[in-house]
Amino acid sequence: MESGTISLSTLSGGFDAHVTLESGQSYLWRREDGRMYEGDDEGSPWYYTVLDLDEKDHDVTPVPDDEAEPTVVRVRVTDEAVEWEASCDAHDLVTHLLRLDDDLDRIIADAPDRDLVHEAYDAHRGLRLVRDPPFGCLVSFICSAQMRVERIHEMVSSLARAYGDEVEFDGRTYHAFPRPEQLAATTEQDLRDLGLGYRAPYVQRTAEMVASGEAHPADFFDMEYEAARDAMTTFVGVGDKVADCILLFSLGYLEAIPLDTWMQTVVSDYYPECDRGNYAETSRALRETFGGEYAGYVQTYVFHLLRTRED
DNA sequence: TATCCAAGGTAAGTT
DNA sequence: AACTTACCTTGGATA
Repeated sequence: MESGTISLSTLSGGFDAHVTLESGQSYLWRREDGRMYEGDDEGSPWYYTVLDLDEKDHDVTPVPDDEAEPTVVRVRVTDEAVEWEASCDAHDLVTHLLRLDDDLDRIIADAPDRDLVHEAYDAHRGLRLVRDPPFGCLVSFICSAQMRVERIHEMVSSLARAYGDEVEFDGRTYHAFPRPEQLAATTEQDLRDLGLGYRAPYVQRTAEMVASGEAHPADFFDMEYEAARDAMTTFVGVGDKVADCILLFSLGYLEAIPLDTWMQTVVSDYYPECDRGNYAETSRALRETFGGEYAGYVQTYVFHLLRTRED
Protein backbone atom coordinates (compact mmCIF):
# COMPACT_ATOMS: atom_id res chain seq x y z
CA MET A 1 0.00 0.00 0.00
CA GLU A 2 1.18 3.49 -0.79
CA SER A 3 0.10 6.64 1.00
CA GLY A 4 0.62 10.37 1.08
CA THR A 5 -0.72 13.70 2.20
CA ILE A 6 -1.68 16.90 0.48
CA SER A 7 -1.49 19.89 2.82
CA LEU A 8 -4.71 21.85 3.06
CA SER A 9 -2.69 25.06 3.12
CA THR A 10 -1.68 24.38 -0.48
CA LEU A 11 -5.31 24.12 -1.63
CA SER A 12 -7.06 27.28 -2.71
CA GLY A 13 -10.42 27.19 -0.96
CA GLY A 14 -9.70 24.06 1.11
CA PHE A 15 -11.48 20.76 0.77
CA ASP A 16 -14.44 19.17 2.57
CA ALA A 17 -14.72 15.48 1.68
CA HIS A 18 -17.99 15.00 3.54
CA VAL A 19 -19.95 17.61 1.62
CA THR A 20 -18.17 16.92 -1.67
CA LEU A 21 -18.86 13.19 -1.67
CA GLU A 22 -22.27 13.15 0.04
CA SER A 23 -23.94 15.93 -1.94
CA GLY A 24 -25.27 13.78 -4.76
CA GLN A 25 -22.77 14.62 -7.48
CA SER A 26 -20.80 11.36 -7.35
CA TYR A 27 -22.06 7.87 -6.61
CA LEU A 28 -18.73 6.15 -7.11
CA TRP A 29 -17.27 6.84 -3.63
CA ARG A 30 -18.33 5.21 -0.38
CA ARG A 31 -17.47 5.52 3.30
CA GLU A 32 -15.40 2.84 5.00
CA ASP A 33 -17.65 3.15 8.06
CA GLY A 34 -20.80 2.63 5.97
CA ARG A 35 -22.44 5.77 7.37
CA MET A 36 -23.07 7.55 4.10
CA TYR A 37 -25.86 10.16 4.23
CA GLU A 38 -26.39 9.78 7.97
CA GLY A 39 -25.34 13.36 8.43
CA ASP A 40 -22.33 12.75 10.60
CA ASP A 41 -18.77 13.57 9.63
CA GLU A 42 -17.16 12.95 13.01
CA GLY A 43 -13.68 11.50 13.12
CA SER A 44 -12.58 12.24 9.57
CA PRO A 45 -14.14 9.21 7.88
CA TRP A 46 -12.29 7.47 5.05
CA TYR A 47 -13.96 7.56 1.63
CA TYR A 48 -12.93 5.06 -1.01
CA THR A 49 -13.43 4.42 -4.69
CA VAL A 50 -12.37 1.49 -6.88
CA LEU A 51 -11.38 2.11 -10.49
CA ASP A 52 -11.45 -0.50 -13.22
CA LEU A 53 -11.54 1.59 -16.36
CA ASP A 54 -11.75 0.83 -20.04
CA GLU A 55 -9.41 2.34 -22.59
CA LYS A 56 -11.49 5.41 -23.38
CA ASP A 57 -12.16 6.18 -19.72
CA HIS A 58 -8.39 6.37 -19.44
CA ASP A 59 -8.36 9.24 -21.93
CA VAL A 60 -10.14 11.27 -19.26
CA THR A 61 -9.14 9.61 -15.99
CA PRO A 62 -5.39 9.09 -15.47
CA VAL A 63 -4.96 5.88 -13.48
CA PRO A 64 -1.23 5.39 -13.03
CA ASP A 65 -0.94 1.60 -12.95
CA ASP A 66 -1.41 -0.85 -15.81
CA GLU A 67 -2.10 -3.84 -13.61
CA ALA A 68 -5.00 -6.19 -14.23
CA GLU A 69 -6.22 -5.46 -10.70
CA PRO A 70 -8.60 -2.57 -10.12
CA THR A 71 -7.14 0.44 -8.33
CA VAL A 72 -8.37 1.14 -4.80
CA VAL A 73 -8.02 4.69 -3.47
CA ARG A 74 -9.17 6.09 -0.17
CA VAL A 75 -9.10 9.59 1.19
CA ARG A 76 -9.82 11.44 4.41
CA VAL A 77 -9.42 15.03 5.51
CA THR A 78 -7.83 15.97 8.82
CA ASP A 79 -7.30 19.44 10.25
CA GLU A 80 -4.13 19.88 8.25
CA ALA A 81 -4.23 17.70 5.17
CA VAL A 82 -5.91 15.45 2.69
CA GLU A 83 -4.57 11.97 3.43
CA TRP A 84 -4.69 9.20 0.85
CA GLU A 85 -3.94 5.48 0.81
CA ALA A 86 -4.01 3.45 -2.38
CA SER A 87 -2.79 0.42 -4.26
CA CYS A 88 -0.50 2.73 -6.26
CA ASP A 89 0.95 6.24 -6.11
CA ALA A 90 -2.31 8.17 -6.17
CA HIS A 91 -1.30 11.78 -5.54
CA ASP A 92 -2.15 12.94 -9.04
CA LEU A 93 -5.17 10.67 -9.26
CA VAL A 94 -6.70 12.03 -6.04
CA THR A 95 -6.00 15.57 -7.20
CA HIS A 96 -7.72 14.81 -10.47
CA LEU A 97 -10.79 12.93 -9.16
CA LEU A 98 -11.57 15.50 -6.46
CA ARG A 99 -10.59 18.57 -8.49
CA LEU A 100 -8.06 19.64 -5.85
CA ASP A 101 -6.43 21.67 -8.65
CA ASP A 102 -9.41 24.04 -8.92
CA ASP A 103 -8.71 27.55 -7.66
CA LEU A 104 -11.78 27.55 -5.44
CA ASP A 105 -11.01 30.90 -3.80
CA ARG A 106 -10.97 32.58 -7.16
CA ILE A 107 -14.09 30.78 -8.40
CA ILE A 108 -15.96 31.96 -5.30
CA ALA A 109 -14.54 35.48 -5.58
CA ASP A 110 -15.78 35.65 -9.18
CA ALA A 111 -19.25 34.44 -8.27
CA PRO A 112 -22.22 36.49 -9.48
CA ASP A 113 -23.47 39.01 -6.92
CA ARG A 114 -26.74 37.35 -5.96
CA ASP A 115 -27.95 36.76 -2.41
CA LEU A 116 -28.77 33.10 -3.00
CA VAL A 117 -25.33 32.47 -4.52
CA HIS A 118 -23.51 34.11 -1.60
CA GLU A 119 -25.61 32.16 0.87
CA ALA A 120 -24.80 28.89 -0.91
CA TYR A 121 -21.06 29.53 -1.09
CA ASP A 122 -20.96 30.59 2.58
CA ALA A 123 -22.89 27.52 3.72
CA HIS A 124 -20.60 24.81 2.36
CA ARG A 125 -17.00 26.01 2.08
CA GLY A 126 -14.73 23.31 0.74
CA LEU A 127 -17.34 21.71 -1.50
CA ARG A 128 -15.66 20.85 -4.79
CA LEU A 129 -16.94 19.39 -8.02
CA VAL A 130 -15.68 15.92 -8.90
CA ARG A 131 -14.20 14.28 -11.99
CA ASP A 132 -15.85 10.88 -12.06
CA PRO A 133 -14.68 8.37 -14.69
CA PRO A 134 -17.02 8.77 -17.69
CA PHE A 135 -18.66 5.35 -17.91
CA GLY A 136 -19.41 5.07 -14.19
CA CYS A 137 -20.78 8.59 -14.19
CA LEU A 138 -22.97 7.85 -17.22
CA VAL A 139 -24.55 4.80 -15.59
CA SER A 140 -24.88 6.51 -12.20
CA PHE A 141 -26.95 9.31 -13.64
CA ILE A 142 -29.08 7.05 -15.83
CA CYS A 143 -30.00 5.42 -12.51
CA SER A 144 -30.72 8.82 -10.95
CA ALA A 145 -34.03 9.40 -12.74
CA GLN A 146 -36.75 10.08 -10.16
CA MET A 147 -34.67 8.63 -7.36
CA ARG A 148 -33.54 9.84 -3.97
CA VAL A 149 -29.81 10.40 -3.63
CA GLU A 150 -29.49 7.59 -1.07
CA ARG A 151 -31.15 5.08 -3.36
CA ILE A 152 -29.10 6.06 -6.39
CA HIS A 153 -26.07 5.23 -4.30
CA GLU A 154 -27.57 1.86 -3.36
CA MET A 155 -28.21 1.05 -7.02
CA VAL A 156 -24.66 1.90 -8.03
CA SER A 157 -23.29 -0.14 -5.11
CA SER A 158 -25.50 -3.07 -6.13
CA LEU A 159 -24.14 -2.95 -9.67
CA ALA A 160 -20.59 -3.02 -8.33
CA ARG A 161 -21.28 -5.91 -5.96
CA ALA A 162 -23.06 -7.95 -8.62
CA TYR A 163 -20.93 -7.32 -11.71
CA GLY A 164 -17.72 -5.51 -10.77
CA ASP A 165 -14.33 -7.17 -10.39
CA GLU A 166 -13.19 -7.92 -6.86
CA VAL A 167 -9.89 -6.73 -5.49
CA GLU A 168 -8.14 -7.24 -2.16
CA PHE A 169 -6.76 -4.16 -0.47
CA ASP A 170 -5.50 -3.74 3.09
CA GLY A 171 -7.11 -7.02 4.14
CA ARG A 172 -10.55 -6.31 2.73
CA THR A 173 -12.42 -7.20 -0.46
CA TYR A 174 -13.59 -4.29 -2.61
CA HIS A 175 -15.72 -4.20 -5.74
CA ALA A 176 -14.96 -1.99 -8.72
CA PHE A 177 -17.71 -0.33 -10.70
CA PRO A 178 -18.30 -2.68 -13.67
CA ARG A 179 -16.65 -2.15 -17.04
CA PRO A 180 -18.97 -1.59 -20.04
CA GLU A 181 -18.74 -5.19 -21.25
CA GLN A 182 -19.66 -6.49 -17.81
CA LEU A 183 -22.92 -4.53 -17.79
CA ALA A 184 -23.55 -5.17 -21.48
CA ALA A 185 -23.55 -8.90 -20.72
CA THR A 186 -26.45 -8.59 -18.28
CA THR A 187 -30.13 -8.79 -19.19
CA GLU A 188 -32.87 -6.29 -18.49
CA GLN A 189 -34.37 -8.79 -16.03
CA ASP A 190 -31.04 -9.13 -14.19
CA LEU A 191 -30.99 -5.40 -13.60
CA ARG A 192 -34.66 -5.25 -12.66
CA ASP A 193 -33.96 -7.93 -10.06
CA LEU A 194 -31.32 -5.57 -8.70
CA GLY A 195 -34.02 -2.94 -8.14
CA LEU A 196 -33.27 -0.58 -11.03
CA GLY A 197 -36.91 -0.54 -12.15
CA TYR A 198 -37.58 1.01 -15.55
CA ARG A 199 -33.95 2.16 -15.71
CA ALA A 200 -32.84 -1.44 -16.19
CA PRO A 201 -33.16 -1.53 -19.99
CA TYR A 202 -31.60 1.94 -20.23
CA VAL A 203 -28.48 0.80 -18.39
CA GLN A 204 -28.24 -2.48 -20.29
CA ARG A 205 -28.66 -0.91 -23.72
CA THR A 206 -26.35 2.00 -23.00
CA ALA A 207 -23.68 -0.41 -21.73
CA GLU A 208 -24.08 -2.32 -24.97
CA MET A 209 -23.58 0.87 -26.98
CA VAL A 210 -20.38 1.59 -25.08
CA ALA A 211 -19.06 -1.98 -25.09
CA SER A 212 -19.65 -2.36 -28.83
CA GLY A 213 -17.74 0.83 -29.57
CA GLU A 214 -20.80 2.56 -31.01
CA ALA A 215 -20.25 5.50 -28.65
CA HIS A 216 -18.42 6.33 -25.43
CA PRO A 217 -19.06 9.25 -23.08
CA ALA A 218 -15.36 10.12 -23.18
CA ASP A 219 -15.75 10.76 -26.92
CA PHE A 220 -17.52 14.02 -26.08
CA PHE A 221 -14.69 15.42 -23.97
CA ASP A 222 -13.43 18.29 -26.06
CA MET A 223 -16.40 19.86 -27.79
CA GLU A 224 -18.49 23.00 -27.74
CA TYR A 225 -20.69 22.66 -24.65
CA GLU A 226 -24.18 22.47 -26.15
CA ALA A 227 -22.99 20.19 -28.95
CA ALA A 228 -21.53 17.86 -26.32
CA ARG A 229 -24.84 17.84 -24.44
CA ASP A 230 -26.75 16.92 -27.59
CA ALA A 231 -24.23 14.21 -28.38
CA MET A 232 -24.52 12.73 -24.90
CA THR A 233 -28.27 12.23 -25.32
CA THR A 234 -27.59 9.52 -27.92
CA PHE A 235 -27.29 7.11 -24.99
CA VAL A 236 -30.50 5.37 -23.95
CA GLY A 237 -31.90 6.89 -20.79
CA VAL A 238 -29.95 10.11 -21.20
CA GLY A 239 -31.92 13.31 -21.75
CA ASP A 240 -30.78 16.92 -21.33
CA LYS A 241 -30.58 16.82 -17.54
CA VAL A 242 -28.56 13.61 -17.24
CA ALA A 243 -26.36 14.74 -20.12
CA ASP A 244 -25.56 17.94 -18.20
CA CYS A 245 -24.67 15.88 -15.11
CA ILE A 246 -22.14 13.82 -17.05
CA LEU A 247 -20.64 16.90 -18.69
CA LEU A 248 -20.30 18.62 -15.31
CA PHE A 249 -19.35 15.77 -12.97
CA SER A 250 -17.12 13.82 -15.33
CA LEU A 251 -15.98 15.75 -18.38
CA GLY A 252 -15.23 19.09 -16.75
CA TYR A 253 -17.74 21.30 -18.54
CA LEU A 254 -17.97 23.69 -15.61
CA GLU A 255 -20.55 25.83 -17.40
CA ALA A 256 -23.10 22.97 -17.39
CA ILE A 257 -26.04 23.41 -15.01
CA PRO A 258 -28.27 20.31 -14.73
CA LEU A 259 -31.87 21.54 -14.54
CA ASP A 260 -33.54 19.11 -12.15
CA THR A 261 -36.60 19.55 -9.97
CA TRP A 262 -34.56 21.47 -7.39
CA MET A 263 -33.18 23.89 -9.95
CA GLN A 264 -36.63 24.32 -11.52
CA THR A 265 -37.75 25.46 -8.08
CA VAL A 266 -34.80 27.84 -7.88
CA VAL A 267 -35.75 29.30 -11.25
CA SER A 268 -39.39 29.89 -10.36
CA ASP A 269 -38.65 31.16 -6.82
CA TYR A 270 -35.56 33.30 -7.43
CA TYR A 271 -35.00 33.85 -11.16
CA PRO A 272 -38.45 33.66 -12.84
CA GLU A 273 -37.16 35.82 -15.68
CA CYS A 274 -34.91 32.88 -16.66
CA ASP A 275 -37.86 30.57 -17.32
CA ARG A 276 -38.02 30.33 -21.10
CA GLY A 277 -40.40 27.38 -21.26
CA ASN A 278 -37.89 24.82 -22.51
CA TYR A 279 -34.69 23.23 -21.25
CA ALA A 280 -32.16 24.67 -23.69
CA GLU A 281 -33.26 28.30 -23.44
CA THR A 282 -33.86 28.26 -19.69
CA SER A 283 -30.45 26.66 -19.26
CA ARG A 284 -28.82 29.45 -21.27
CA ALA A 285 -30.56 32.17 -19.31
CA LEU A 286 -29.70 30.68 -15.91
CA ARG A 287 -26.13 30.01 -17.01
CA GLU A 288 -25.81 33.71 -17.82
CA THR A 289 -27.24 34.61 -14.40
CA PHE A 290 -24.79 32.22 -12.75
CA GLY A 291 -21.83 33.89 -14.39
CA GLY A 292 -21.18 31.60 -17.35
CA GLU A 293 -17.80 29.92 -17.07
CA TYR A 294 -18.26 28.44 -13.56
CA ALA A 295 -22.06 28.25 -13.55
CA GLY A 296 -21.82 24.55 -12.72
CA TYR A 297 -20.03 25.34 -9.46
CA VAL A 298 -22.78 27.80 -8.57
CA GLN A 299 -25.41 25.19 -9.43
CA THR A 300 -23.80 22.54 -7.22
CA TYR A 301 -23.57 24.87 -4.21
CA VAL A 302 -27.13 26.13 -4.69
CA PHE A 303 -28.45 22.59 -5.20
CA HIS A 304 -26.81 21.47 -1.98
CA LEU A 305 -27.99 24.52 -0.06
CA LEU A 306 -31.60 23.87 -1.07
CA ARG A 307 -31.31 20.17 -0.28
CA THR A 308 -29.89 20.71 3.20
CA ARG A 309 -31.51 23.83 4.59
CA GLU A 310 -34.61 23.48 6.69
CA ASP A 311 -37.75 25.28 5.63
C1' DT B 1 -52.58 -1.96 8.01
C1' DA B 2 -53.73 0.04 3.58
C1' DT B 3 -53.16 3.67 0.28
C1' DC B 4 -50.94 7.49 -1.58
C1' DC B 5 -47.11 10.15 -3.11
C1' DA B 6 -42.85 11.87 -4.83
C1' DA B 7 -38.02 10.90 -5.63
C1' DG B 8 -31.63 15.03 -9.16
C1' DG B 9 -36.38 12.21 -15.85
C1' DT B 10 -36.75 9.88 -20.25
C1' DA B 11 -38.97 7.78 -24.19
C1' DA B 12 -42.75 7.21 -26.98
C1' DG B 13 -47.04 8.61 -28.59
C1' DT B 14 -50.39 12.51 -29.67
C1' DT B 15 -51.82 17.07 -31.14
C1' DA C 1 -42.15 21.45 -31.87
C1' DA C 2 -44.97 21.47 -27.76
C1' DC C 3 -47.72 18.61 -24.78
C1' DT C 4 -49.18 13.94 -22.37
C1' DT C 5 -48.54 9.73 -20.41
C1' DA C 6 -46.40 5.51 -18.74
C1' DC C 7 -42.77 3.80 -16.25
C1' DC C 8 -40.19 0.45 -11.48
C1' DT C 9 -39.28 0.73 -6.76
C1' DT C 10 -39.30 2.32 -2.13
C1' DG C 11 -39.55 5.00 2.17
C1' DG C 12 -42.26 8.22 4.46
C1' DA C 13 -46.68 10.54 5.03
C1' DT C 14 -51.61 10.24 5.48
C1' DA C 15 -56.04 7.89 6.52
